[in-house]
Amino acid sequence: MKLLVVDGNSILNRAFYGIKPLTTKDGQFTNAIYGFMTMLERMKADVQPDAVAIAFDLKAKTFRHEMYDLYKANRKGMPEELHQQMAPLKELLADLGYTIVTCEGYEADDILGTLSKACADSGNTCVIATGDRDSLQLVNDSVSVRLAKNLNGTMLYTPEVVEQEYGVPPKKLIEIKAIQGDSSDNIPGVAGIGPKGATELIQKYGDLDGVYAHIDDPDIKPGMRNKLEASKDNAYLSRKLGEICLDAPVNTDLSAYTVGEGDKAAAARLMARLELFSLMKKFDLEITETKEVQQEEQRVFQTESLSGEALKAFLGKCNELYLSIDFNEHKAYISTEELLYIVEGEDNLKTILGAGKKLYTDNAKPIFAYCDKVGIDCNVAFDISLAAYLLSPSSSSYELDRLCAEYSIPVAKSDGDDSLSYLYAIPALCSRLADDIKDIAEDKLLYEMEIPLAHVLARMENIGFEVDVEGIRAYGEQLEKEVRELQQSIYDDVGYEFNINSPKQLATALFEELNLPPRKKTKSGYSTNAEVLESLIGFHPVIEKILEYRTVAKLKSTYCDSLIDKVADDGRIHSSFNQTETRTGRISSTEPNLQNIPVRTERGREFRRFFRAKEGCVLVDADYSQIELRVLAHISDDENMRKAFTENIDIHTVTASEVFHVSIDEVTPLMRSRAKAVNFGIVYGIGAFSLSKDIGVSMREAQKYIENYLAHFSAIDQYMKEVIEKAKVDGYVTTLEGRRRYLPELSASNRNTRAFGERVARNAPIQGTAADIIKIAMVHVDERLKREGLSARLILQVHDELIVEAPAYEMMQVAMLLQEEMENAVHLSVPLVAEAAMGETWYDAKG
DNA sequence: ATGGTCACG
DNA sequence: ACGTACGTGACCATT
Repeated sequence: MKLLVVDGNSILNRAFYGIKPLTTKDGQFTNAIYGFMTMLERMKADVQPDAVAIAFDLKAKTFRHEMYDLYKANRKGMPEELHQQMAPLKELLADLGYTIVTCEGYEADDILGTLSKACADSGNTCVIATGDRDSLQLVNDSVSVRLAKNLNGTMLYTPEVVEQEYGVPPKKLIEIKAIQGDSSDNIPGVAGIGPKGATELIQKYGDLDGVYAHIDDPDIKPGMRNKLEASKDNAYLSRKLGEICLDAPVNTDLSAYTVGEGDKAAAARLMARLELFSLMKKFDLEITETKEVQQEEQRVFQTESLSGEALKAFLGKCNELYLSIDFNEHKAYISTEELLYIVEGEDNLKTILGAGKKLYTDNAKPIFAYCDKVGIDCNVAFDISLAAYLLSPSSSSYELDRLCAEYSIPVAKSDGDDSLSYLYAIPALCSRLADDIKDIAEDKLLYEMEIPLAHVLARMENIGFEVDVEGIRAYGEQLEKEVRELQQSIYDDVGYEFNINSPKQLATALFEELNLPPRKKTKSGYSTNAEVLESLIGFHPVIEKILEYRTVAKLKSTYCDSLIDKVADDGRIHSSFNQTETRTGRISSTEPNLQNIPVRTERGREFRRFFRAKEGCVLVDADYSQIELRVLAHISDDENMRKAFTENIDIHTVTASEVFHVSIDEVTPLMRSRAKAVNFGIVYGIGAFSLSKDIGVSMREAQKYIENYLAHFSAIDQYMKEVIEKAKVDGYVTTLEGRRRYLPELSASNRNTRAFGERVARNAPIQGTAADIIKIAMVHVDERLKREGLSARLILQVHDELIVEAPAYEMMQVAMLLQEEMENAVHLSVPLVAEAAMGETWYDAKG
C-alpha cells in the first residue's frame, strides 16, 4: 500500500505565496485554496497513492515546540488573507473525502514523521508532499519526499538524490543542520559555520557527538574549533529543535486514510461559493440541484423543435421570451417552465426577434447586431452578462455556467445535449440578477444605460471604420525599410547579430557586450525599457538607434501588419467593443484595438490619415475637455477648482500658479507642463516618488508640489481622505451614476496591496464617472441622430472622444448635435465642455 | 501561459 | 526595508 502524506501548512504556504491574490467578488481570498487543490491533484496524479493523509498544525505545546515557539517568536504570524482560507480549505477537503490529521501538541512535521515511520514499519511505502526541506531527514528506502517547487513542479527525493545533493544520507541531515543552523526557522546552529563546513564535519565525524569527540583533531582548524566550542550548547539545542518526532499519537492504521466518497454536492456548492470555477471543472463537479430542490424529484427537461405555424402559435401565447441565441448555427434556445424549445433557421429567428416580445437574454449585443443587419426591431428587456458585470465588475467571465454556479441556480438534467443544460437556468438567473441589481440600486444603470448602449455598440461594430489599405501598406513598406536599416546599424555598433526584440538578448548586448551601466532590474534580468534607454543616451550611439528601432518596429507590427489583417471585405475595420471588460466602467476595444491608435508622435499620428470617412462623408470628432478633472471638481465640490472651470480658465495654468506660488501671467510653459503632471497624479492617487520621476525633479520638490496643491484645493484633499474611509466601511466605491467597484484590497495585510486599494478608491469614482457620462452621451447621440432623420452614425469611442461618420451636408448639424449631447449628458456643478472638429480623415478631424 | 514593452485615454 | 499613479490591448520572446 502506498500512502501520500501531505504537509498541509507547508503546501498551503507555497500555494499562497506562489499565486497572485485571488478573491471572490465580496473579498474572500481564495488563492491559497486554489493553489493547494491544484497541487494536491498534481501530486495525486504523480504518486498514484492508495490513501492520502493531510496533516495540519495545531497550536504546538510540547517542550520541543515551546522552545520552537520561542525561537519562532519573531516570525510573522500567518497573514489574515491566508488565515481566512484555512477553514474553507479544510471543509473542502473533508467534502472531497480526504482525512485531515491534526494532533494536539504536535506540528504537521511530526505527523509526517509518525505516519512515514508507520508505513515503513508495516512494509508499506510513503510519499511525503511538502514545500519544506526539513522533511528530507525522513527519507529512506520506503519513504520518499516530493518537494513542491511551484504550482506545477515537484522534485522527487529518494535516499540517493538526498545523498547526491547534500553529500550525506538523509539521516545525517539533522546533524548538519545542528551546526549550520536555519535562519528561517530560527535554529541557531554554530555561529560562523555554513553549509560547506558543516557538511565536511559530518562527513568526517558522522554526527554531532562525533565532531565534539574529535574536537582536538588536528584536521579541525583553530578558528573552527573555537566556533564549535563557543556554540556547543546551541549546536545541541539545534539538533533537538530540528529533530522530527516519530511517535505522535495519531492513527497509524493506514486504511483510515483511504479517500472516501465525501459529499460531492457540498464540495460543488463550496467551490461555487468560493468562485473557484476552474477547480469545479477540474474535479468534474457541477451544481445540479440546490439542497431544497434535492428533496423533490429531480427535474428532467426536454427539448423540442419549434418552427412555422407551431412557432407562431407559441409566440401568440407569451409576452416574454427567455432565450439564448447561437448565431453561428442560427439556433435560438427558448427556455420555458418545462421545455427548452429549439428554433432553427434565419426565418424563424427573425420571427422570434421581430415579434415585439420582451427579450430576456444572456447576451444582447449580438441580438442587436443581427436585428440591425436584417432590419428588424427587437425589444431587449434584460441582459444577464451586463447585469452580472454591474454586480461584479472585477469578474473575469460572465458565462452562464459560471453564473449558475456563483448564484446557486440549479442546472437541470437535459434529455439530450448536456451542454444545453445551463440554458434552462436563464429565467431563474434573470430573476435573481434583476433582484440583486435592484437591491444595489443599479437598475437605472442597467436598463437606461448599459442595455441601450449595447445597441449603440452593436451598430458601431456593424458599421465599422473605413481605412485606406493601400495607404497603410505603402507606409508599412517605408517603415519596414527603416527597421532594416536601423537593425543593420545596431548590429554594426554592437558587433554581432542578435534579436533586438528580445529584451534578454538586448540586455546581454548592452550590459555585457558594451558594458553600459544597468539601471533597473525586472524579474528575469535587467530592464531595457524606454526609461532606462533614455537615461543611457550619450553613453553610446547605439542607444538612440535602439529607441528608434523600437518605435518603428512597434508601428510596423502593431499598426500596419495587424490592422491590414483586420480589414473586412467592405474595406472597413469592424472592431469589437466590449462592455464587460473594465473594472471602472469604461468600454474596451479589441481585434483590433482602435482605442490606442498612435497620436502622441507625428510618425505615429500619420496612421490616422488612413482612417477616413467613406465617399461623400466626413468625420465629426468631438472630445471632452478635462472631463476627469471636471468630475473631480464636482464630486469633491472644491470651490477653487470649480471656479477655474466655471470661469473657463486653463486648469493646468491655475494649478501651476498655485503650486509654484506665482501669478497666472507668470506661469511658464515648463511650470504648466509640470502642473499638468500634478493634475494627472492627483487623479491617479499620487505619490511623490512617481511624480518626481515623471517630471524629473527631486522627490522633495515633488512632495512640495503636492502639498501646495492640496493646501489650495483643500476640498480635494478632504475628499480623497473621505473616499478611502468610506470605501473601507462599505467595501466598495461608487460613481455618480451608482456604478460600484469592490475593493477587497483595502483589507489586505500587505501594505502595498492596501496602498494600491487606496489609489483605486481615489481613481475609480473619477474614471468611472467620466465613463458613465460618455456612455450617456453615446446613447443620446444615437437616439438623436435617428430622431432627426440623419444618416450620420457613431463609429468610434475613445474614452473621452466620439467619432461620427456623417454625409458632408449633415456635417454642421451633426457637429452641433454631438457637442450639445456630450455637454448635456449630465449636469454637474461645473460646465462640461466638448469640442468638435471635422475632416476627411481622423488625422484632420482631431482638433 | 507569462513577462516585458509600449500604444492609447 | 520596500515599492512606488489609474485603466486598457497587442506583439514578441520565452517557458
